Order: sequence, then C-alpha cells, then structure tokens
Amino acid sequence: MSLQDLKQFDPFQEWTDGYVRYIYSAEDKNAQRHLSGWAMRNTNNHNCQILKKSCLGVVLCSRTCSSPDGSRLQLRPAICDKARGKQQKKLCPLCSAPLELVPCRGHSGYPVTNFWRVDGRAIFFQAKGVHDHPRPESKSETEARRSSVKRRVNSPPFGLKRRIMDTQLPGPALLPCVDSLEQPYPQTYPQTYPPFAAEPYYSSHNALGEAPPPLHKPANPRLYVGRHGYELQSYISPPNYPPAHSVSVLLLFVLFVSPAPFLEIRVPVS
DNA sequence: TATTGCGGGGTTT
DNA sequence: AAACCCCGCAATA
Ligand SMILES: [Zn+2]
Ligand SMILES: [Zn+2]
Repeated sequence: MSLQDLKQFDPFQEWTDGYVRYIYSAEDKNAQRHLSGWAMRNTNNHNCQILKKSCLGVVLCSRTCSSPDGSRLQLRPAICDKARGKQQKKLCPLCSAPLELVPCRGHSGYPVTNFWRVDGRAIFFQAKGVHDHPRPESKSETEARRSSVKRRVNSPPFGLKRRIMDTQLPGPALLPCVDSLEQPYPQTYPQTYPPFAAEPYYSSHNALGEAPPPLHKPANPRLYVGRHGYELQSYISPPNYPPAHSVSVLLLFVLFVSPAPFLEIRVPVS
C-alpha cells in the first residue's frame, strides 16, 4: 500500500453503521469479499454493476439470559435461509430457552443495506440505515467457533491422541463454545438522535448516486431512532467517518457516460 | 454443510 | 421506474 493509497483509500471498516460511504483499495481483501461484521445477505437489485446486501439482524436468547460475567448470547444469523431455519430451532446454550431471531429494521423499517461497486482501482461502499439490534458474532468469530467445535467433536474422548491435542492447540480454540458466543453487555446503540427521517445524502435518482456536495458530510450519519428498548443505552464506540484528509468530488463528465452510482472519486485535500 | 453471488420473478408506490 | 421482497441455482470452501 503506497502513500498515495493511504491518502486515497479508507481503511477497511468491519462494523459500518449509519449512512456512510467508504472507498477501499481494489487490493483490499476484505473489501474484495464484500465483508461485514454484520450478517449481510445478498439481495437482488437487478443491477449487475452494484452488489446489494441486506442485514439479517442477530440471534438472541429469547429469555435474554446472561452468563455470570454479564455477557449475553449474540449469535450470527446463518446467511442461507435453510441454515438459518435450523439455527433458530436450537436452544440457548446458557439457559436452554429457544433462540430468537431479531430482524434488522434500521432503514425505514427495512433491513440496513450495503452496496458495493468495483471500478478497477477502487471498491466503493455505501451503507444505508442504522442497525437497531446488537452486533452478532463477526464472521471470523463464527468460523473460529465452528472449527473449534469440529475439532472437539472429532477428537476421541480418551487416550493419547486427546492429550496431544490438548497440549498442541491454543487455549481459545478449546474453550467451551459458549465462551465465544457472547459479548459484554450492555452493548452500544445509537440513541441520541432526533426523530429524523428521509434520505439526506444522495440523489434519489440512484442508489449510490451522484455524490453529495463534498463538504456536505453529515455531522452524524446515524439518523434513525433505534428499536424501542434500547433508548436508554448510551453510544460508546463512535461511528466511523471517512478520513478528514480526503473528500469526495463529483466527476461531471461521468454523468454523460453512465448513470450508475458510485461515480465519485476521492482526491487529497491540500 | 454453509457462504456467496446471480438472476428470474413478484409486489407496491 | 424504483425499492422492496422471495426463491432456486451453481460455484466454492
Ligand atoms: Zn439463554
Ligand atoms: Zn442490522
């Protein structure tokens, strides 16, 4: 990554929230895979140029139980419908209550959406909506737990082999699976926002549309009121903003080439 | 087994 | 036309 790249591209944001846009390097592996900490599933927007994903929410214990250390179960919803159906039939590993899928309604009552577009040099990202639910496990956490469970199941309960594995594998991989399912509670939600609605940033003409006036960046991209019940929780980790040293500008000539979104580029300031 | 992206088809405004 | 949605398929891991 060159110095120019650092000025032009944003570092990858795993937990984007709010109405934000980022521009990643085309070499960014996470961006290439259209990754997100949130459980995002592909959705058809009938536009081959733009990949659209929508948030599946989070799987919680229906009894909202908490473990001794105060953490709560916050599972990553399975992406495919069939797997998610099975997942919801399972019971809470802490209290055996049924699990509950909390849907995302962060974008005008609809799930938060992410949009991706590649243009060769850069990968353009845009998010719409403020997640009104706790974070699920990240994808890497879920994968790590899966392989951990697999190892545990495959290893014989007695004998030399097991002892060898216990000494070879690092601690976290052998911990009970519930240990990695939980996150400290309370979690953080946006909640200090005015009951505002409407799309403030983009041309209504297209989804990732013409960039807004460069200096029109919102003071706070989290504009929607969260789900009832989280109002009193404070917002701890600040939302991510594009770097101050860069700014999006509209390339006027592109307007005559393509009506597609993600048309803006980023140029260094000063 | 699950994830990912694609695309046909549908509803609503 | 623009946004939503659901569904199944195929490639991949
Ligand atoms: Zn429970
Ligand atoms: Zn969400």
